[in-house]
Amino acid sequence: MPVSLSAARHEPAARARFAALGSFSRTDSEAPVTLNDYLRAIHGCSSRQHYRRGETIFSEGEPADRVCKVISGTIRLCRYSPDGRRHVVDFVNAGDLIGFLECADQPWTAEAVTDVTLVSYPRASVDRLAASNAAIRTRIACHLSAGLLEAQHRLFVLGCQCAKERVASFLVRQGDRVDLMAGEALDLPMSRQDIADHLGLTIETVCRALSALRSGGLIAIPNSHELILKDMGALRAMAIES
Amino acid sequence: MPVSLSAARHEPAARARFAALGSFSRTDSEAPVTLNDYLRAIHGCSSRQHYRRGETIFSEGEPADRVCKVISGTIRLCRYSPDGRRHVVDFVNAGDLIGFLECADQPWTAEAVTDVTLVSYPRASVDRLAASNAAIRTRIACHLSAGLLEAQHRLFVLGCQCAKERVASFLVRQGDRVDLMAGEALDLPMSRQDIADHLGLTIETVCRALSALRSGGLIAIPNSHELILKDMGALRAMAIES
DNA sequence: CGATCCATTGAGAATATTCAATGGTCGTGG
DNA sequence: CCACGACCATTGAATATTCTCAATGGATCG
Repeated sequence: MPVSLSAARHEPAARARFAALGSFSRTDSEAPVTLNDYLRAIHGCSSRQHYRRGETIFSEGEPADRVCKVISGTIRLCRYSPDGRRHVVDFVNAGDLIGFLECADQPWTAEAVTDVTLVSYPRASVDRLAASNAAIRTRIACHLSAGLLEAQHRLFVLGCQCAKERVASFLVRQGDRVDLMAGEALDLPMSRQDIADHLGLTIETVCRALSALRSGGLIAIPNSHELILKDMGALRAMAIES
Repeated sequence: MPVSLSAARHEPAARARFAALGSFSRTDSEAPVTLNDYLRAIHGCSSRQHYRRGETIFSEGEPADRVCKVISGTIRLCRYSPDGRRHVVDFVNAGDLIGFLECADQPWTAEAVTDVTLVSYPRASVDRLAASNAAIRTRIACHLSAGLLEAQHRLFVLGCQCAKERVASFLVRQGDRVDLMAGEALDLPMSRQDIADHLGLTIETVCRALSALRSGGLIAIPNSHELILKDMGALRAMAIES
């Protein structure tokens, strides 16, 4: 199960869209009660795990019997085809939740992009909690809906956008995800290959697109894992925030 | 809101994956109670509509206040970008349900590919029904999950597959969706342009891919809206049922 | 300090797109 | 019933984009 919780948080449009149903944001001023808050009720049956950069957290096909909250670090969710192609379904950051899909087996493999700390709850406990509380069920439905809308937005990106636009879309999404301040560097813990497999491009094409954006003055690249979004307006226009 | 109910039905893998949670299939021998069955309880507040081929059923941004069941015909769900690009998010066939997303506004436009008859229920009534019944809430969560898994599979298709593979994936999915008999013609009511916009290709590339599949003996094309899947094994191999 | 891994850039090849022309089908109206 | 017109599908040729292969550069970690 999966779907980073982030979906509703990152895109302003999605945020507005869900306003009537309650924000997913973790900033308490905006939303008094989040899915995250509800999980605290079953803190007693949670467990904490650490993973090293590169480690596999769980693999496709394993029983999907836990809900996970990322405490620190970044995870990538991958699907591998028999002939070795890889698709990075999503990146999951600190604060995000995965594991709410109604799905007996893990639909993908989760790998640690950086060192990762996460807290996990038995799915059975979460289900019991949900059974007892209508509000949390609504949150879960919102969470799944947000994930689906996010996936559909990404379908648009892969189906309709060229390489440069895809990279711009990715950067805008990452930037929104962390509520980036103007001029502040965006952290990109994942490799260029990860980004490429996320966007349906090759590593070289991602590099060239980034170089082109830099040449155009839209971004600066202090080092390969940090990046400054110099012209957010132009990036958004290129990303076609539909 | 959205997501054709079909998701869990079409892919054997997805079907197996959800077995533990109950199949979505409409063949009663497999599943005694479906989301569809539950809706009968509120048949009293349903209404029936007809649309002509090409008509818009609802548009992106309108209030999403009804759940719809397609009785006959085919719908395409589209997202338009400001500069006119179109992405066909999904096709919805007879028996499929849309409108379960937790989303105040329609995230896409629904257009009739053929003449369409549908029955719709007020979202508020569906929500009341769900509030009173834990089983239906589970079904809805399964429905949303299936939609999300389907969307993620399509992300793999758009991100990792070449034109010929994408078309093969599309045909396999359409074939599975209707439980096609060997040798039976597959109905493709949508235009080549619709298929192209669904697969992130151009109309010409779709035509060329179909011609190539025909040359390879995998399919036959009696006419442009009917098609025979002659070598389902080879098609599945090309589609990489991951 | 060296080795490895990752990122970047270049050049040539492959794939898909664009532009263009032809052919076929369907529906309308004579 | 046939003819016309509109629209859609198909194919070809040239172009553009992205990929593949290759080499170099830079950073990180023993």
